[in-house]
Amino acid sequence: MRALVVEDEPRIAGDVAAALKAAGFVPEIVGNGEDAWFRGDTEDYTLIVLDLGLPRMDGLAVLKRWRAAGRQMPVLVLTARGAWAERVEGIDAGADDYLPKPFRMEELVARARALVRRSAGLGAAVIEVGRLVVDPRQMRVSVNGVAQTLSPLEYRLVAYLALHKGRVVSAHELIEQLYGEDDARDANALEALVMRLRRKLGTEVIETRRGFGYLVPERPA
Amino acid sequence: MRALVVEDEPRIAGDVAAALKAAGFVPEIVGNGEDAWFRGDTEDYTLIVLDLGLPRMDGLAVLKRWRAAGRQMPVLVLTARGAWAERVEGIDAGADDYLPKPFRMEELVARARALVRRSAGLGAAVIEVGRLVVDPRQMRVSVNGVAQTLSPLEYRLVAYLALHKGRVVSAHELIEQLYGEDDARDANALEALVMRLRRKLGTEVIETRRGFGYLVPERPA
DNA sequence: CAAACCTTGTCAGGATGCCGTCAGTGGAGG
DNA sequence: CCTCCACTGACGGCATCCTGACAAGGTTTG
Repeated sequence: MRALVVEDEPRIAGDVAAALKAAGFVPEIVGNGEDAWFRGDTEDYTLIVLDLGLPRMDGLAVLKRWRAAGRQMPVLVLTARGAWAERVEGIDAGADDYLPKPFRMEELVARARALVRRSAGLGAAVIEVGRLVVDPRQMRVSVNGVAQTLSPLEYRLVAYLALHKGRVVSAHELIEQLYGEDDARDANALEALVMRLRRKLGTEVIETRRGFGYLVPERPA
Repeated sequence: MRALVVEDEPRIAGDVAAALKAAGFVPEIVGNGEDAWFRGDTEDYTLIVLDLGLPRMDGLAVLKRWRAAGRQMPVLVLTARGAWAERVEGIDAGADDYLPKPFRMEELVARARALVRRSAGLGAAVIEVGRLVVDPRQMRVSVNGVAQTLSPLEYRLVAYLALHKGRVVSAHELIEQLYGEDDARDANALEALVMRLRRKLGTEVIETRRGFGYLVPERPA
């Protein structure tokens, strides 16, 4: 919950820092652009409040350099009242939000919270089993890091098995999952499918339990 | 690239829709809170512009219900001038940004672009993926540094795919985003469009996942 | 106001790859 | 050694996707 306050006017900087502190942040203050850039580039902050009028290096330049370097922390920009062109510039430079001066501290805190909340919402969207990784976004799976593109049926099969890793899934259940209940398929269709999958992913990914079904083992043998 | 404009004043709604359309969105308009809630809850929009003063159901209530239902699309809230308490409320209700009325269309468009970008987890003003660069401000794209002039539909297609880089987008979703919900198109129209794009940008920028859809890969093969 | 142009949907044909089926082989268990 | 289940390769029907051509509608240009 570290926050960086970039503001050259000591009184405002102090007020902002106090408000953030009251909201649960741990604020740090810098008063010029060069130091701001260095700190933002080398340290990790969950939020940065950036004033645009700065000595040594303009706030916009600082922001652009951060973004150019791939830094993605949320940045809340403070602009002068009515300078709407400046706001547009700021947003296009990579600001996540801006706040026109003068502002109420409550509003700043609310927007800071919103920014942090938003930047936090990311989860791991891949299924991982041993050396097997199933990526639903790309509809791809990879084994030992090498990616393979699968057909729809192949993908559904391995995805289902990966979801139920470590459990033996019967042929009956698999067929029901891959096709509907309505149009049943020959058991051999499933066998052929498994074989094509093994050819792409390697034999060890899908194990056979003779008489029971298939499974992907949690720990690869 | 679908956008929902929630505004009960027809003149403003029309202006906003026109501005968004010029920026590459496919805008749809609703004039009351109930319809707005329903549409936002059931359809997919890459952006929603929401006025707070609405008949049938207040804008804030609509927003809260969306968020309570787990909907996460970016929402830009329009507030009355100087009503800062309303802004704070709006942000706490889950708004991603707000714009005080009256506003300039240019500013609305700039913030709309910023919101969309941010929702895709991007910081910079241009969408960059591999050798492909999409510039929303100029509605131009370039590959390997050479700029290409695209038709409106072509631009919307690459822009949407670039926004969702690394994710397979189904033909159904693409058609829904490129045209409105109302006029559905043949799947072949999309295929023809993709082909024309590939002819301009090169075959490798848009990959086909047979049976799944299309995607622009994050790291070009 | 007409001509030229651009955009875009549609159609038809063709290429590609998916996938079920069949027939034959292999191996595990009794 | 026999039986049964699973594996494997080949084949072909069929769905998906690509591609070129054309026409309708809209827009720009002269």
